[in-house]
Amino acid sequence: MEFEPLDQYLQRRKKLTEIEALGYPAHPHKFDWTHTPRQISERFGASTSEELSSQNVEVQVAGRIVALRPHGKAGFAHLAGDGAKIQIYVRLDVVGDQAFKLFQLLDLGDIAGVRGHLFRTKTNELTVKVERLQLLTKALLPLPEKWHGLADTEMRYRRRYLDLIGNEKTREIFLRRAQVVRELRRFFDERGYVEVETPMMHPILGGATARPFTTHHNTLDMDLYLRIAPELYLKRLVVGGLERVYEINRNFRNEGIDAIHQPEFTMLEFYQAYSDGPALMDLTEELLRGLAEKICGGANVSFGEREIDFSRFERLSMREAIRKFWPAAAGVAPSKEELIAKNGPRKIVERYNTFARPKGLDTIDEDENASAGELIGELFEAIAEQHLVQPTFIHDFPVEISPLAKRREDDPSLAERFELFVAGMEIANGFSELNDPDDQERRFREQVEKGGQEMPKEVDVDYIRALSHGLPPTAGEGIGIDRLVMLFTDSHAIREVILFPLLRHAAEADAAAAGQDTPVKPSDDRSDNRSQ
RNA sequence: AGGGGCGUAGCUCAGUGGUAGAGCAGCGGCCUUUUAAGCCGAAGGUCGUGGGUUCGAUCCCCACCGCCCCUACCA
Repeated sequence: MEFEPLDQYLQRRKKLTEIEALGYPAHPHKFDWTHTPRQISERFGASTSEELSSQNVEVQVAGRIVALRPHGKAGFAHLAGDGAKIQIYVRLDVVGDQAFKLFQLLDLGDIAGVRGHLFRTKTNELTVKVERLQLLTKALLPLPEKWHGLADTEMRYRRRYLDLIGNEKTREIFLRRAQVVRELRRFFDERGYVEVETPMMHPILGGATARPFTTHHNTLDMDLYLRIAPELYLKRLVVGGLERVYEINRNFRNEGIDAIHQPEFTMLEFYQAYSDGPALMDLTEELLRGLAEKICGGANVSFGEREIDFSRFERLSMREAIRKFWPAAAGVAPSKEELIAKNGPRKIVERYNTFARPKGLDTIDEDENASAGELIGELFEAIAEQHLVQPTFIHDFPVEISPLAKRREDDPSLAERFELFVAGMEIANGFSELNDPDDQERRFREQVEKGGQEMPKEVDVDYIRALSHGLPPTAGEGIGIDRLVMLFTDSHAIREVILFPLLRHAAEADAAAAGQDTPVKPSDDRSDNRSQ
């Protein structure tokens, strides 16, 4: 296979042949390094020239050549590895003819290993004076531009490896992401939760409301859904006596792609028996405050123009939030009584739409079949959601939009449920789990009757059976890991925190390289499954 | 899906109704403490794709493809 830029590709292949002709293996198996570039700068970064020469430090270090400055019979290069760089200095009179010829055949991007002693140059840069040079891997393709890195966003996502080599910020984001996940695991492990893995392929849709991806198992001749949420399996485990469980894994939802949505995204879900929704709000505060401190060094985290303060979490009921953020221009905010009244929400929606329509703002769908609770949910989203920049729990969700949550003891129209919003994004969703099998069955049946692509086609009978065996009072919560990482890395697009975000069909050049004709583009008969 | 923006050398970007330019990378040469190394020389392009307008299009118009932003669905 050959790749563009072809002239450079062929040139590098030629050099590799010449390197082999010099007696060096093209693909050596192993390199015994004593230090990574980072370790050298960490351990000897403070050593003076005199200290280095008196200590006579010998190192073996490997890395990718990211800078190359030949000077006739000598030359400098930088090896990058472990997130740091170390300069190497190669002299003909030190390494000898053969190794110097090798040096001259090296290119930017090659992986090399050297042995030598540390010293400081005239400009005081810590440098390895090379005594032995080896090619470890030839790069047959050139690196992106050396000081702008790779800027084209599409290329950055499609060829993330180049983005990671060229853009330090990208590397930083994904190291931080790993740190977030590590801290989450530590948090839950310390508190006696058991990490589990539940199925990614579900025979029945459940645990959330979303359009699924479908697939098929051939041997079992069985249609399956990629899971939209692990919830119903995790609660089965609580029935089974795993009283504290968590899972960090992917969910798949066949819906829109934008700055905060990707079809596969990572979710933490956790459940604990003998607890309830309000208790989880406290736990969530503790979790996020601790994460902010560990990941960002303090409770205040910059996000774009703003500072987000993870030391204070506001709590508002959904109805309070609607009142609080009701636009002044839309007249008097709805009263508590109006929000509770049977036809109140519908009238409020009409009032809001009368205000919003002429202004070109989003209006709320005045669906005749929509329940009061559904309208409250929509009012909240239209009016309040985008204002929730500082960490804010919204609690007391209408039960109609919370099919898996337990009702409040003092008000059966409300679910004991909350969502956490930060920077206008929904970050977490938790509640007291509905453990009454009769109520759950009723709500499942309503979903099936309601129909639609995001609703289950059948009642999950086994889940009702599990509840019938007895789910202890339990609280559960889901936290969107990608969005959390966005907050802690000041990233404003979910694609920035997902290594390989889903993009449209790959470029034609790839298909050409693979020896195909232009990529297969479904022609006319695709309208049904492609249109949204 | 609707509205807006972008697509020029391998990369980062200029530019123009008269068939294109810089820096980096690559190639040849000089150079034994450079670091955006330097100096000299040569090369590199169906200007996203396909139509249209025009004597002539990379530029103007239309369609399509891809990416980005906003809106809608959604977490």
